[in-house]
This record gives sequence, structure tokens and C-alpha cells, in this order.
Amino acid sequence: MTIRDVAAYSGVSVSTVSRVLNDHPDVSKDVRERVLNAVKDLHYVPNTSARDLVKTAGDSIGVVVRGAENPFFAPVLSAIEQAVEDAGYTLSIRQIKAGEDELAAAARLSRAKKLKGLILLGGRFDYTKEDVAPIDIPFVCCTFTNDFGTVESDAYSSVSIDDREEARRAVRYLTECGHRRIAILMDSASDRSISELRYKGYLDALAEAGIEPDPDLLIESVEFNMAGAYEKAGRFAASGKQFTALFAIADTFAIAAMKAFHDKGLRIPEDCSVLSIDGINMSLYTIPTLTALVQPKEELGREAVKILTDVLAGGAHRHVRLQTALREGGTVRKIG
Amino acid sequence: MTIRDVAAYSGVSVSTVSRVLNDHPDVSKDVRERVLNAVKDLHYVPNTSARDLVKTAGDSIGVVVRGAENPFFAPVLSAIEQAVEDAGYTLSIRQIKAGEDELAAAARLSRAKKLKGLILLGGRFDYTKEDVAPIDIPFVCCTFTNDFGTVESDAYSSVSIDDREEARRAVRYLTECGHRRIAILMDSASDRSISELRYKGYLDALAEAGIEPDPDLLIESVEFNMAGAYEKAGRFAASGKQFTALFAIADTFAIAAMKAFHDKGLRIPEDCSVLSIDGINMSLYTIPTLTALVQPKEELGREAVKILTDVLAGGAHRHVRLQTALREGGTVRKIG
DNA sequence: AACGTTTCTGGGAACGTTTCCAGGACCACC
DNA sequence: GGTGGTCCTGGAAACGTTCCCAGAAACGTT
Repeated sequence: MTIRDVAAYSGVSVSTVSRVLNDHPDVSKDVRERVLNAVKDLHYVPNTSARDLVKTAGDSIGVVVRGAENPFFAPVLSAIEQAVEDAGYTLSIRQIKAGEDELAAAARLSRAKKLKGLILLGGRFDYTKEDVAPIDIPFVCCTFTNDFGTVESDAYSSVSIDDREEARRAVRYLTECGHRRIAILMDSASDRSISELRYKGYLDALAEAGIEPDPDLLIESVEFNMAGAYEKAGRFAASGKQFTALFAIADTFAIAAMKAFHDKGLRIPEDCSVLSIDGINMSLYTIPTLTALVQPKEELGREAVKILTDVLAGGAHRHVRLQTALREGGTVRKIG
Repeated sequence: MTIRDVAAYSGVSVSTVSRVLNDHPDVSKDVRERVLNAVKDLHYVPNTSARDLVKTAGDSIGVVVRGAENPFFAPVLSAIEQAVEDAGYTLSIRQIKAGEDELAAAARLSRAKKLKGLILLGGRFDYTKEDVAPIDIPFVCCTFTNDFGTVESDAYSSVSIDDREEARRAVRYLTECGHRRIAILMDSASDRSISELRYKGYLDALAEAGIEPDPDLLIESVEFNMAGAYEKAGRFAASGKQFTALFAIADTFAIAAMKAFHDKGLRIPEDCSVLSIDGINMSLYTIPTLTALVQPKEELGREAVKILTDVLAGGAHRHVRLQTALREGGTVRKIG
């Protein structure tokens, strides 16, 4: 079932069928109709590979996403999808697994699919010029953060919140509420994950408030999942260490910790306040509602696409930082 | 950057490069090495479209999924991904939006990508033979349910739980715990959604226990999302209607309802028990832990792939029903 | 010494589209 | 009746691969 069958069936040439299918103006009313009927009769659908192959100047942009199961990414991805469509491009999404190198995956994808541009969603954040050299099309890192000011490359764009600064704001909110014994729940920062920056922001805020950081209040989960966070937070709560607040580097971590604390007999927020960064949908339904610095998820996605299309139109790469909004739930208590 | 460039660079023919790239045996040691070096030097990656185009007997199977943002699908999808890879096929995933017809999407995808087989994830369940006629490759519906016994087509396969029966079991568990005023929270069943079957199971269980169904205890949310469920459940709780238990047709609904009840001053499980079907990861972290009939999500995915590969190998279509497992959390209380 | 066999290599057709180019038909105008 | 234009249509090249087929070289085997 190819375009040739349709042509034969409707008694016109292959070119004409193609024109009808692609809405070219130069085709007469009745021929168009005949062809469309043939298409319907034969259940014909154009072959994507052949189409993509000849359209060497493909209008697709790609997204490489690490861990799409992360509920944070879903709305970002939707926004990207929508924006890409609105901009007249098509989207090609590639998920990568924990171990894979996202830059290598991006390079492969771009060549294999002849992409116009790329968006990288989640992951590391410290690309050098030569890291990105294999990628020969414009790309923008979305929800990535640089250690602001140090590595601001002009080889690619980025859009994200300023993780360090937002973490500082978050923790400052806690200190302003009177908390001084503030624990932090994060995943191991060893591989320059986002935790590293949010941890720095945590330290910044403590310093600002004149609080000596206490290594005892650092809760590290090896894996980035709720089970790990639950287990570490529970162990921490049982250890008897004194603290009045927890700063979780992600909503999922906060939710797991709230459960763990509850299981150990701590009440939230009476015995312990909880605050996090992200603001996923689910955290609206915890009891009490999670207080969080909410990332502008849709805007992150839209902005990524906007930057990319700008760059594709000849613009220069740029780095955009968006701000979170404080959502006051019921997990933070003023004390002292 | 095409295979021709690589051929020129390494001084061999196009055919030879292709052979090296596809691990054909008939190529000498040093030529192979020279070609591989060229590939590396030039950052060459084969074009997928061209490759797919010529490989007319593509080894891909496709997945059409409606609403991948649904946290229930994530583990099913992962399992499918893994199983498909293990079976030596490649995967092509297509998401569809709320309004789209999944059969049309499936038909399009199968032709556009020349697929070997298809898996449909989520959605409706009442396909007739002529509905599926446009799809000319084997397909299996995963997490779909037929109204068991009525429409058991041999034109396609399916794997899912028996929604009506499992809902009956769920509600029976509640009646066995002494509940007689049992509300049900579902989305509008108007379009033969999964709600319809779970609602029937609910009625079955009531009948079995000699309880007259009360239309006042039917809580219907128009949209299938947490916000809608939260709003309806809250309104219901405020209405003053007497009830001791809620059966939610999905974990997400249950979580939203728990929040709504809490906001209206109801305690769970003291004032109201809550039970649902699905068992998503997040429901392990509600307070108390949600009691639910947990679907075998990974097994559903694996089984779907197994059935499909069997059919592709010449087997007959079949319909498999898996069972849920009761996970006793803390949201159901024995009374009376 | 002639002949098969094996091992390697290159040429070129095919996959199913899009699109450039050329040309036929029709019309209007001087 | 030629000229130029618009409207429509078909032929054929091109996209980047894979793979069949043919053939060259090297090596036994009779």
C-alpha cells in the first residue's frame, strides 16, 4: 500500500497524489476529491520514513529526557509539546536511562533524525564547550542549572530556575519562621546533580542567618526515589537528633519524608516543618498541603521552545532564569 | 554526513561500510577497522529514516497510550519497554490526547511505521470486529477490560484485570468489614470508560450483601483528574449524607478524596474508610497508607508483550485476566 | 593445470516519498 | 494568430540506506 497504489486507483500520477496529501494549491477540485476518496478506500497512510528521508530539511526538534517517570517532567514536557506544535515543528522524544550519557544520546538523535534543534530535560549541568562539540545543532538545556556565573557557555542555551538561589530563598523562609535546626534531605551530590546546588543554597541561607551548619542534619539518600528517601528520613527521625524543620530538595522527597516522620510519631508541622522545591501536582493533596517553592513548569517548557526557535532564526544563545513562587501549604510552622 | 562520506574517507565502497555497520561476517579485519575509525572520526550516525525505509520488514512493535501522565501507566510502560527489548524488537510509542480515537491512531501508526504488532494502553474496551478491521497487524489491548463474556473477540488479544470482578471483590471487602453505606467515586461512565465496569462490580457486591444501592452515594466527577475528584468529594462530604466508606475507582481519586474529606473535618479511617483499585507508587505515602487492590502492573506489561510475540509467531489471539492483590494500608476500618 | 570454493569487495536496484522541471490546456489580450 | 500568463498534471531525480548479485583474488583439490 504505497502512494503508487493510490495513484493507480484514482487514475492520476504519483506527483498529484503527493500534492493532494500535502495541500498544495495547484490541483483541481475533482482530482483532489478523487484522490482523497482513494486514500480513504485504501486506508492509505504515508510512510513516515520515506517522507522524513526526502525532507532533508526536517522540521523536527528533539527532546532528550532522563527519567520521564519523574512527575515533575510531565507538565514541562506537555508544555514543550504544545509550544513545538504551535511553532510548526514536529517533536521527537528520546528517553534515556540512568546510566546513559545525555550528550551522546543527543548527538546520536540529532544525526539519526536530522533534527533542527534539541532540548535536554533534566540531568547534569556543567557542560564545557568541548563536551557539546559533537552536537552540531542548537540546543537548550531545560531545568538545568549552571553554577551561576562560572560556566555560562555561549555554545548552548539554558532555561531553569536558579537552583542555588531558590534553595537559599527556601531555607531563608524557614529561618525567618524561626527555625534554626534545619535538616536537608537530598540525594547524593557526588555526581554534580542538582542536589549540589540546592545544598549550596541551603548553606548560603544558614550562613546568612548566622547558623553553623551541622553535618548531623544532612540526610542523604543514595538513589533518587521515594523509597530511599523514606528509609533515610525514617532512620533520621528515629535517631533522636534535634531539629525543627526539614528542607527537601524535591516534592517527592518531602512526601516520602512526611510519611516517614509520621510513622515515627512526629507530627507535621507541630513537631517538624517541611518545605521543598518543585510543586508537583500530587503535593497539593498531602495532609497538610505541602508548602513549596513552585517551579513555573509550563513556562520552563514554553521558554525552552521559544529560545530554541529564536536561535534557529539566527539569534544568539542565552541563559534564562525563571523564579519560583512560594505556595504556602500547611507544613511550615512559625516558632520561637 | 552520509554513508558515502564514510566510504570515501576510508577508501572502500558504500556496501562495505554498510556491512561493517551491520556486523556482517564477510569483511576483512583491517577494512573493518579502517571503517570504524572513519565512523568515529566523522561522528557518523546512520540515518534512521533511510534505514527504516529499506528495512521493509521492520522489527518494531508500537504502543499507543492515552494519557501517559497517568502515574498508573509508567510502570506498565517500563515493563513493556524492557520486554520488547528482550524479545529483540524495537519500540515505537505514540501518545494520544483526550479526544483522539485510539484505533485510528493505531491504524495510522502501524502503516506509517510499518509495524509488526501493536499494544494499546488504556482507554475503551468494546471493540467489534469491524472496529478493528482497519488495523491489519496483530494487536493486544493492555489494561483494557471487556464486559467479560459478551465481547470476547478473536480479532485481537487483551490482558487486564477483570475490572468488574475486582471491583466486586473490593467492595465485598468493605461489606465484610461491616460497611453498608458505601459511596463510590468515579468519573462519568457515559462513554463506556472503565468506570462503567467498576461501577457494575460495586453494584454486584452490594446485591450480594443485600444492600439496596443508594443513588445519593454515587459521586461522579466529569473529568478524570484529581482536581475534579477533590471538588466532588468535598461537596459530597459537606452534603451531610450518611456513609461510612468510600470506594474510589482509582488511587488518584482516592488520594484526592482523602484530602477533601480531611478538609471537611472527616477523619480517615475513623469517620470514613477509603479503598481503591490500582496501587500506584504514590499511594504508599499517603497518611494513612491507602488500602487498595493492587494491579500487577509489571506483569500486565510483560504479558502483553508475551501475547503479542506469541501471536506474531503464529499463535491465536487470547484474552488473559490477571488478579489484583489486596494491600492492607490503614484507610479501612472494621465497624459494627 | 584446470577447476571449484571460500573470502572479500563493489555496483546498483530498491524502499516510498517529495519536489523540480517541463509541458499541455485553456484563457485573455493586443 | 501569436504572445504571455495561469492552472493543472506527469516524469524523474533525489533522499540515505540495505542487500542481492556479480566478480576478483587467493587457495586448495583433483
